[in-house]
Amino acid sequence: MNDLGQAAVSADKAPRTERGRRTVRKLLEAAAQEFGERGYHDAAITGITARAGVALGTFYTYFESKEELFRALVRDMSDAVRAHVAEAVAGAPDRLAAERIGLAAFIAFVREHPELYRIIEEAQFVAEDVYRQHYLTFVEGYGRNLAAARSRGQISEGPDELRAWALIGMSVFLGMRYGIWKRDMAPADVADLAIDLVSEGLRKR
Amino acid sequence: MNDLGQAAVSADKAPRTERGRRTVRKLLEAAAQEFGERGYHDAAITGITARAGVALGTFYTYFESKEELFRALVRDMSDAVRAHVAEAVAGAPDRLAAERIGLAAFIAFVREHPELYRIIEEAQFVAEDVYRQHYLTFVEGYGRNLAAARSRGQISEGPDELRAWALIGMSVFLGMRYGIWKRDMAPADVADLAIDLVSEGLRKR
Amino acid sequence: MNDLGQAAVSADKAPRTERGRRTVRKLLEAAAQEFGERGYHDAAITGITARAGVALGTFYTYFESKEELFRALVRDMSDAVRAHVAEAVAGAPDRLAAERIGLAAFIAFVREHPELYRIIEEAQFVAEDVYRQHYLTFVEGYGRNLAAARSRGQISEGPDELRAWALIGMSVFLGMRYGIWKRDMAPADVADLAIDLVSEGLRKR
Amino acid sequence: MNDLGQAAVSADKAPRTERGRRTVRKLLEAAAQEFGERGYHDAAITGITARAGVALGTFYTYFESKEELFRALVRDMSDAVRAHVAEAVAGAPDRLAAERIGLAAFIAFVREHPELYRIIEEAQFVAEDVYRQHYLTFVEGYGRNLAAARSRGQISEGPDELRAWALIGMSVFLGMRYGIWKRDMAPADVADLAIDLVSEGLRKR
DNA sequence: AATGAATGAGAGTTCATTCAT
DNA sequence: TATGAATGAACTCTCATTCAT
Repeated sequence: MNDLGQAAVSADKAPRTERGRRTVRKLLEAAAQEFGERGYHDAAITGITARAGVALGTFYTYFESKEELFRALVRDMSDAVRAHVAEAVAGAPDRLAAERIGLAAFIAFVREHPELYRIIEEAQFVAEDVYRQHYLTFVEGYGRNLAAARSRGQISEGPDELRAWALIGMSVFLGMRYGIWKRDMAPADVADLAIDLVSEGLRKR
Repeated sequence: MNDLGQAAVSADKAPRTERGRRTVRKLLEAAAQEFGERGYHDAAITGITARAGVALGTFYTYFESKEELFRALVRDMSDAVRAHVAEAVAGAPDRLAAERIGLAAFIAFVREHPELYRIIEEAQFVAEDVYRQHYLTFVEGYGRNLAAARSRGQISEGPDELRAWALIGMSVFLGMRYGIWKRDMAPADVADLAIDLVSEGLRKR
Repeated sequence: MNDLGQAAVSADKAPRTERGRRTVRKLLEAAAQEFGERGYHDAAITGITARAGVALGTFYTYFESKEELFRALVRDMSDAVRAHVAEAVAGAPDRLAAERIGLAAFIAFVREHPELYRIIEEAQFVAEDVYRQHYLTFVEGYGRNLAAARSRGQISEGPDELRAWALIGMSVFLGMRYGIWKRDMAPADVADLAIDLVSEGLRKR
Repeated sequence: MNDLGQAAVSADKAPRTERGRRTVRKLLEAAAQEFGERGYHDAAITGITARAGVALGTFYTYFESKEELFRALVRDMSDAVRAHVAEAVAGAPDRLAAERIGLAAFIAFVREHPELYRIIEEAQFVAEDVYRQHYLTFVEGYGRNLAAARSRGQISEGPDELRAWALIGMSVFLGMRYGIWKRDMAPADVADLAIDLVSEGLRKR
């Protein structure tokens, strides 16, 4: 979110002046808004350029195509989500605490940036490879964390990758439900209850 | 899946003859294919009618618009998924067994009907209300089952609705990963491992 | 108006049974409504058949085409207007009285049957020949009346046909203004004032 | 006629360069031809752009829709007719002379620009509000002139607005008959005879 | 006589992209 | 670097008409 546009521009379209860089930044912010509010297909290049306050043609000075921009944006946002969660989790004392903190941070982030959530999810139908990459990367990190915690004896034995998919799926749906659809519970409380489920389990003892 | 088109047609467009009903069925099947393969936006009405072997205009004899058909299709498919899972789970001895069977059935179903999975998920960006309704209905039933099991002492105490969202999110992502993206594990095995996670929990004992 | 459908049906489509004649009548009345309310282009054959309570195909049992029906309708209505005015004027003592009565009757008729006015005028853009015939016939009769009155010494000398066009144009616009657009004056009063103008003239004496 | 397109373009579609203005002008002239020759419904956007020598999409660079263009055109033409008549009448010595000159000018104008007459009249069935506005504006000016002449003692007493409607109706029909349908009399002669009627009256003296 | 399913030409409109200025 | 005019393929949807039943 903060450094939109680093990876966003293809080689031969990179801005060469300060003015150019400013224009690119305005376009990227405008695009995030436009895609977030209207979705990929209803988003219009003219909508983006109008929001950015530049002329239509200027768009193609810096971007190959609508889809290329969208892909770049999704990549940026994928990085942003992961960075945000990673940062929040950084000082956690153990894996279960990290889970709790990470989930709360994720839901809070979705609540703060619903357009970002929407853009990433819509990528499934616009740029599937980028979408897959997003979750593959997410799962990889997540799985590594689980493996580490497991080998450290912090959590029970079990298949890291599959668990990562399960936990991410859970998080995404809780983010959608409690972060976007109906904000009737604080992210931290959602996280507490959900992590309680996965840490203690459904089985009655 | 089999009874596509029951609820699909609006009042004043309903077929009045056997021939008409056959045509509607052909159109619905063609639409499921077209939407499933190409996605909502790349799907073309001509693509649907060509697959169905009827003329373009015939589409509008039975459907208000592309979107209306899509919505009807999503509703049908929502019913189909829930029915399929419910049926599989019917004879389960207890809740945890039902979870296992239900998840396996869901993943197997997704694997069998990937176009169906795609159509429902894309509804999020085409007909959000129908998409929400799909999961709201799903959660409602799921939550009721959890509440019943809980009061029967089959599972631990906990918030039914939130747990339902968490478990459904998990299922959907496992369905996507192991049902569609990479079928490197049998649905039953995926279900075993995932249900082991949620039944025993992450905490080391 | 009353005997819609006499001239309306082409030879080989004429109804041969009483039931058929009833259907034709229903269709003609429905068509007058539909064309009157929605105009020629927005009128739909399905709209007509729905109003008439018959199936779409039935329309083509009795009519060649939408346009053919429209033309027949315009002819019927042309007859109806002229008949109505002629009847009203029948017992007038002299030409100026006849003018007054005829104009009042015309405006009242338009006010009573706005759809008829609309249909005839729209014929100008749908079936110009029928439209021309309507006014040609109207002018012919009107001109004959003026000529007779003139030779009887009831009115001043002047060109009959041109006067007929002028007086008809006046009537049509007064019908539109005071019969349809804004009914803020009684037809008889409009007629009094207008006939006063054409009988006394603008010139100050 | 000459300054088509002044009021014709909606705010955010206005051309911003000289080239754009040229294109708009070409489109408006092409549209006047196309609508005039084929009528609103048979006129096609492709017909207009072909006549104008531009691509189909260019039309929508400058106009919202077919109907919007039509409305703009009718407004322009309404202005043009009134301007033309007003100019012709400007130096008339008195009201009756003005009537004569104005009517002759109107008929001549219709004869010169039959497409314009057709477009305005068809507006009745395509954009009724614009059509009404046209005649409302016409009548307003006309009525004011009559009132002025009346108070100056140039013409007899009588209701200005109603007289305006009557005289305009007369003019329109004479324009149709002698300007378009059959040009068997010079506009000036038609005007002489018609004005003779309304100035001297039908009553025999 | 009546039905209604099927047809398909044709229309208006959108919008990502190109390119001369 | 920035502009905005121009493009045209592609799309959804309409509806008068035909015809088998």
